[in-house]
Amino acid sequence: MEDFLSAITHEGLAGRLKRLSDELLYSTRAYYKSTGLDIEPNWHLVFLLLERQEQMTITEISQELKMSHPGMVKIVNGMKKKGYLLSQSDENDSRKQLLSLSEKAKNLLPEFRRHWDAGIMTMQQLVEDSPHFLDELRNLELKFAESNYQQRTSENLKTL
Amino acid sequence: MEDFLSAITHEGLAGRLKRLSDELLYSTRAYYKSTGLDIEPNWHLVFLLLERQEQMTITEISQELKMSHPGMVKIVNGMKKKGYLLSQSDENDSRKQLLSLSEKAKNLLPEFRRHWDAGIMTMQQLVEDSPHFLDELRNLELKFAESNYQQRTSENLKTL
DNA sequence: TACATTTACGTAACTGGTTACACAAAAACA
DNA sequence: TGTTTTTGTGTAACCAGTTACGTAAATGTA
Repeated sequence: MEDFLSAITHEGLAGRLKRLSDELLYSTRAYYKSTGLDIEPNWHLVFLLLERQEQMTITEISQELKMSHPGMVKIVNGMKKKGYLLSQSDENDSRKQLLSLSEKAKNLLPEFRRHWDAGIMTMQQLVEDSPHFLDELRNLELKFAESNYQQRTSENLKTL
Repeated sequence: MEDFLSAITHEGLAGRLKRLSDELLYSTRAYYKSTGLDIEPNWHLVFLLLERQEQMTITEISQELKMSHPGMVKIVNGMKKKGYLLSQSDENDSRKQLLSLSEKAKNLLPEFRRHWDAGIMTMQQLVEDSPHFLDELRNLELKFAESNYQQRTSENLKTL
């Protein structure tokens, strides 16, 4: 695999990460399509969260998954349209929309879980001979949490 | 940093990669905006390719960057609109559009390069205490090139 | 209690990628 | 040479996320 992005190492790193995550996204969607599961790749984690905690608001979910709330609104609307989510407004705070799994979702969860487990196996196989990958990915996340690309690069520019 | 995605390890890996690459994308855009550079994050690599090789077609660029050609059409149109790219049709093959850097692009390249260099420094700093990251990222790419998520997961499902 | 601030959510407009389809030009081939 | 296949590009429709803005409810405060 000749690869311009790999050849230019640090310059291509952002693009490679994007490529990899896009590939995962599209391949996961193709997998769901081929197996007839009527879900989108990004719904998975919402199912998991609502299984762990029965009722959550959009804001809570988006914070937990570190995603913007408008992004989460779209996901939730999609899941509602398919009948996987119920919403009810909070008695004490009418702004809040309490989301929970529908009966349909609960019934289908065991089937979903089989496929998710197969996916977990795939990810395990993928990193099994890259023993530092997860730890070092964590390092990167922590570094960016400290100071992001923009801040770091602005600083670096001054030193050039 | 408590993190649901990190806690569930393999199950959250795809999401973490997406988060990281999105963060890089948006932070890079913010950087360009703050410094007044009139370019988009993904144009960088097209500039580099056309600096290395004076004329390239859309298909060649999209293959080099492993991106779909419609995606590249959009990028190229954006760069043309800003006057960074010239196109001329191939004498021998009228379907082909030969792309090259405009004078404006060539004149601005030294300035762009300063900022890209600062960005390279950022990426170096980011991985400097994660000495296996690049190699192991390469591992992952190679594994996916062999067999992608969909194929692997379909296989894994049979073993469950 | 009145007013200012924060919070929760929604919508609009945008970027960035994909697949699916169309079509003409070039190449392969019978 | 005529026909089929491949290639290069373009367009449409879609999904996934963002920022920016608006609004109403809740909260804090003078």
